[in-house]
Amino acid sequence: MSDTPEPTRDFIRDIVASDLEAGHTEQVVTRFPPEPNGYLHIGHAKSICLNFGIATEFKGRCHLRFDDTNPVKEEQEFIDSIQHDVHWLGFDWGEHLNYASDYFEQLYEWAEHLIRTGKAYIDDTAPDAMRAQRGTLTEPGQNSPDRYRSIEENLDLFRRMRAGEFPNGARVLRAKIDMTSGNMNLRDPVLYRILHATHPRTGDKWCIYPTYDFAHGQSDAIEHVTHSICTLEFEDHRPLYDWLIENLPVPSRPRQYEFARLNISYTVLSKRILTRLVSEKHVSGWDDPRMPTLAGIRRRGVPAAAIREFVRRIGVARAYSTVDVAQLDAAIREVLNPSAPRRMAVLRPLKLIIENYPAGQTETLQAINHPDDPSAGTRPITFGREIYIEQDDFMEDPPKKFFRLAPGREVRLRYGFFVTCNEIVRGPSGEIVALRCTYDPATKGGNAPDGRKVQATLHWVAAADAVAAEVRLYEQLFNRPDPGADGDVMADLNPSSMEVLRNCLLEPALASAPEGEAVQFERLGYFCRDRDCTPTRPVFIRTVGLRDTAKAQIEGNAQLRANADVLKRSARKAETRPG
RNA sequence: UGGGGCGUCGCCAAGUGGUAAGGCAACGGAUUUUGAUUCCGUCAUGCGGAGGUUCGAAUCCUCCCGCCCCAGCCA
Repeated sequence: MSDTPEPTRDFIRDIVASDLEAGHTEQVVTRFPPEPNGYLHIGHAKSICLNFGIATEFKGRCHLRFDDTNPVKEEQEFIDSIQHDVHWLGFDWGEHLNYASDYFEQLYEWAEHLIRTGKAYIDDTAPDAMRAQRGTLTEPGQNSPDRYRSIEENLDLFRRMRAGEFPNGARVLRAKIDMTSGNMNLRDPVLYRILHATHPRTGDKWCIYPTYDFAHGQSDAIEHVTHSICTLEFEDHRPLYDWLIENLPVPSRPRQYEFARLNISYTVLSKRILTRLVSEKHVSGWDDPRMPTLAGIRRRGVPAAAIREFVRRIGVARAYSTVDVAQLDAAIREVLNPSAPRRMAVLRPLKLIIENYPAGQTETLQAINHPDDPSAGTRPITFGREIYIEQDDFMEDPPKKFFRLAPGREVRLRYGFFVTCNEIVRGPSGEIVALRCTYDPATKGGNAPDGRKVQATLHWVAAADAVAAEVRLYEQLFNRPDPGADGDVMADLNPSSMEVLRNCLLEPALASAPEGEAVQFERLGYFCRDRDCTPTRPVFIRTVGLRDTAKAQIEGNAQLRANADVLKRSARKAETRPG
């Protein structure tokens, strides 16, 4: 995994590079600042790759800082999972694991500083009234009656807030900026609020907590962060970020830069909605393989390198965009293709009885482990009179572009022999239960001495030693590219996002596959063994399917035939219509 | 209708006055014991629209259109 792809250029890296060149920055310091109120998702991966990537490329450092300023939403479980996920993605913060809560004392002192310089005040206005006073997007706000409280009274009140003398919501500390500003964030924003809540790290030490705006920039300054990179929705906060930095005796001067957050088609990346999916049990948990969380993606069998590659490909810009989920699949295949060992597994078995093969006899064939990598070696597989192929690989009445098995047709069994289908065995209601075939012993290994060709090679397993397994196939969690665009996101949930196949058959080598490690089921896709395995029954998850151009061709062909039928029918009608 | 942003191929995205990179998707073709992979090729006289400046404009100016964010004591 040492092949480092070309680092991409983007407007933020350009800014960093020119700051370094101009000497504005000595050593670049970035930070990834999640609030520990949920699991990380692939949108965070974009930010992580950006912040840690820049630090590495420019020989700086990147901190992991928990923005834990709201104890009512934050939990230790999330603090732990976030660290795990960042490491898994392949990044390391070294010594620089920080928490905004580490700075509560310093932040408090700076709040007093603002009071002492007349730039902040305690406001007793009730929340509803404050909202009314703030004005609207088009009308200016009104000054609070408390705006002109004396410095002494403000200081006294603030200290008593800290001492716990007042209930939640009784008063707040506000910055004294401009109630008429067109930027709502500058209309005397709240800096501290009373929250009698236990904090996952500071416990009950505090009952007043700084808001995001009062904590973030100052934390950056404390850590000497040079480039504070966040998403576009914080753009309006930048003037406030700068105002605080300029009005406080902070030890450094960080700058905020914003980029467009990631959106992916057929996917939801809102923490609020992901939390609902989990709590309302639409998925099995934060690590359900359909979830866009790093935990879910990991369980699905996607390697971290694929996420990094995906992020590298999509770039960083300020334009609002939605990346096609196919782009993610492509990155996953690109990473998995060269590394995943090949195996054979039949998901929907159809029995083949090879009539000219002696009953009770088997033989061993050699299958290669990777077509592009001879050093991956080979493995033995068993062949016998009864084998299983994929139901999809047989059609009684095949359309023109269907190359696989059909009555009277000869195909190759991969690493095995040529077989020809002679007869369909039917069950009581006429369903196909097996196919009677003959094989050509001269084609052992897969080639005919007489040089004749077949149009298809099928994967298969031998009845003699196949292992029964469950395989889970996942589709997009949502059935439209823009879930929620019409209102209720949950209404766009794809009811068939998970298909569980319980009668799958694996070649024996798969039974011992390590959990979570990708293997390619030949002709089907990349899969990995899931932790839901029992001692007697392996469970595999499909990470992503192989590109399937056959499907389009066969379906396209079927569509063409349907169209042709319609044309023929209307032509016939026209002919029979009385002149 | 206040403030702040954004509009370049179906989807991302370079380009910042010198005549439209690249990736994904799609479509051809070659090789193939995975209809996979790999390889070759096609795919924006055009940069939201209209004017203007210029020898020359996606890039500069003007007007217009569309979309996103902001009225939490969330982040």
